[in-house]
Parts: sequence; structure tokens; C-alpha cells
Amino acid sequence: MISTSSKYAIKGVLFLAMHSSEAKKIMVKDICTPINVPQAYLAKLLQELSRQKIISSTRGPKGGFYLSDENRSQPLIKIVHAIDGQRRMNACVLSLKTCDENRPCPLHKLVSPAKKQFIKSLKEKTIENLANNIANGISFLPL
Amino acid sequence: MISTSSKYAIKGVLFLAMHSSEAKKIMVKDICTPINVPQAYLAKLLQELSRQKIISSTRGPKGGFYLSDENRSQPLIKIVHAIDGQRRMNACVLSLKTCDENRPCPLHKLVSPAKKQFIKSLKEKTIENLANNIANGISFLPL
DNA sequence: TCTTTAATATGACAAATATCATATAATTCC
DNA sequence: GGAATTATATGATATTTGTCATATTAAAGA
Repeated sequence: MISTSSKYAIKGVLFLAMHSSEAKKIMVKDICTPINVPQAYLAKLLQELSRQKIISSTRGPKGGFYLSDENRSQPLIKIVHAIDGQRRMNACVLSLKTCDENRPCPLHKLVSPAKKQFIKSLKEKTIENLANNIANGISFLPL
Repeated sequence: MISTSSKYAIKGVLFLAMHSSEAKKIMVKDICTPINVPQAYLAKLLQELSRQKIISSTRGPKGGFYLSDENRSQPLIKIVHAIDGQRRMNACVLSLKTCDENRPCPLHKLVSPAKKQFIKSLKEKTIENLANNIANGISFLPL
């Protein structure tokens, strides 16, 4: 459904949401350990997100990655679309090209409501929303 | 969530459910084309399912794969457990070892109800159920 | 302006997963 | 019992995906 890369990206962004600000940028090497993602791999992912303006970054001393207020207000699905592309998440469970509401595959009815609900959540919930949950002890971001 | 192998296996089994019987066994080479799965790959998967008694088979002339009545009455989840193992399907969205109801990851609440519902369906619906849907034009099994 | 710092770009390497090939064993039919 | 047929077992190859390494570019501070 979502790739390992997207999972890592989400973890990274949530970490930034919790610990960074325009005034307090964070380097990859200080993010990778607490979220348990290989440094070079995380770097690549954050670079991609930065290029797509989903997170912010500056280089040089005092530089690093961070989230602007605008970044924070974006829905989670932007992250997975940025990393996995639009298709992956919407693909049929059996990966059938022809599967849709009109010609559903045998599993379509079993999965469709669940997946729609999940995608809806990803579109509605912002990065900030989830970060707040973590801050309030409602959810956890361990290794 | 479920692997390509499981998808292929499900397609294969549903094809057998529709076209085979104890009296009418079918060879892999006659299954792979209509469901659009590479022959040798499908063979391997069906062999595994056969070994785990999820489908039936006999070798030699007039042999092939088929579904007994008992086979048909089994829930779908058996197929995916046989191919992917028990863990994969139940794993956390972010692949966090420590994620559970007590210490949910940030995405847990967004995904959990959807996934539970899907797994429940896989446990309830039998191979026969889905085959009937296909037979009745409610769902479709194309390439 | 020079040095240091940290992101960026690019591509090589590794591991996992999907795909294919070959030899063997069991069953049928003659 | 022998030839043909089809599943089984095992392992090799290819592709995808994840991981790592290196050189380059931009910013900061002296």
C-alpha cells in the first residue's frame, strides 16, 4: 500500500514537525538516529521532499531541514504522493488495471471501503494534526 | 499489505474455483494465460498451496490442480497466510515493532479500523463465496 | 574572500522479491 | 513394465527497492 520509503519520509517529517522550526533547523544526522532510519537514505528522501516544497531546508552552517507553518498545514497524503507517486496508493488490491466500481475485482468490495477511509484520512489530517497527537501523548513515534 | 505472490495465488485459486473440480483437473499452463501470471511463477505458488492442503493436485496424465469441496469452503486469508506468512498482513503501517493499541503509532488510528475490517472480510469470506460473486457477474476476474 | 558546514545531485552497491530453468518423482495408459 | 504426462523440488537469474558513498553547490562566519 505505501512503500518503506514513504514510511521513512513520514517518520522524518513528523520528527521535524515536533522538533524543528524556522529558527531551529535540524540536520539529517540528528534526525536519523531517533527515528531509526539510515542516514543517507533519509537524506535522499528529505531532499526529495524539500525539492517538492513539502518541507523546507537551507544549506551551510546553521542550516538543515525544518518545517514552515505552511509546511505544517499540508495533508499527509502529500508526502506519500511525493515519494510513491499518485498511482501506488490508488491501485487495485490485485493490481488489476481494469478494476473499478463498474467492473470490480473479486476483492474490491472487501477492500474498497477500508481503503477509501484511509485515503480520506490522509487527505484530511495535516502534518500538524499528527504532531499534536504525539505531543499530547495520544500517539507515539518510537524507533 | 499483501504481496504480488499472494495476489497471483488468489487469482489462481479463484480460477480453479470457477473451472475445476475433482473430475476436471487443470494444468498450470492452462491457468496462467487467462489470469495473466507467468507460468513457472504460478506453478511454484500453486505447489506451495497444494503442499499446505489449501488446494488439491495430482500428477501424471489427467492430473493437474483442482479444488475439493473442502478446499472451497476455506476462508481467503488462508491463501495469504500460506504465501506471505502470518506477520505481514498484521504489521504496523509504519512497520514499527512497538506499535499496538496501547502505544499506537501516529498513523495507527487512521489505518486500524480499515485494516481490521479488511482482515475480518478475509477471514469470513470463503473461496466459494468469491467464486459465486464472479459466476453471478457481481465481480470480475480479468487479466 | 576563504574556510567550514550542511544540503544537493548522481550514481554505485546490496538485499529482497519476483521470474525462470532444470532435473526428479508420481501417475496414467498402452 | 515402459513411454508419456504432469506436478514437485531446488536453485539460478533478473528486477525492483532499499542502502550507501562521493563529489558538488550554497550559505555563514571569520
